[in-house]
Amino acid sequence: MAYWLMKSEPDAFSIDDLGARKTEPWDGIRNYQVRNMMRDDMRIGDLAFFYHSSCAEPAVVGIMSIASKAYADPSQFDRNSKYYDAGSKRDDPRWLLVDVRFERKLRRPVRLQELKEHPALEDFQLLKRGNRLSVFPVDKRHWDLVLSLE
DNA sequence: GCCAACGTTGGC
DNA sequence: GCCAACGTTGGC
Repeated sequence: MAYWLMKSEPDAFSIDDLGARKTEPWDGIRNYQVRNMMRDDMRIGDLAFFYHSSCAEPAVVGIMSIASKAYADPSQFDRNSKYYDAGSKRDDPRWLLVDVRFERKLRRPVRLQELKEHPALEDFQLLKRGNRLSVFPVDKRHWDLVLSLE
């Protein structure tokens, strides 16, 4: 089983929103690297950290599980969506998504600031310079370490 | 709001 | 294929 981290701006969709919904299509991914990872590497049952980004207190806030294989993201065909992609064809969709299922909130948010202070997380991808991927794999040792801080 | 660090686009 | 311009992400 693989581990992941997935970012969301809490103003748009927070861990509590997912908690209320239970399962949600993780739409709006418009990055080829992330699309390929979802398509090729994600498996049903994988676990993922829910990370709050672009907010007052960036932090890992919860755990979810991957609940579907990758399939076409409907928002790419929706002219009214900000994720609309006029260049994508229905018989050859450019963008994919997976469904995610709420597992639990962490006992407390584990803030980016704390992660940065932890020597054992020096090579955690979240902390690497220029990391802009909104979804990426997490080593089990990093996964366990983050959970030891909650 | 600023800015670094990318990724994408498009002219050539 | 190169590269400048532009757009986006995301911390601060």
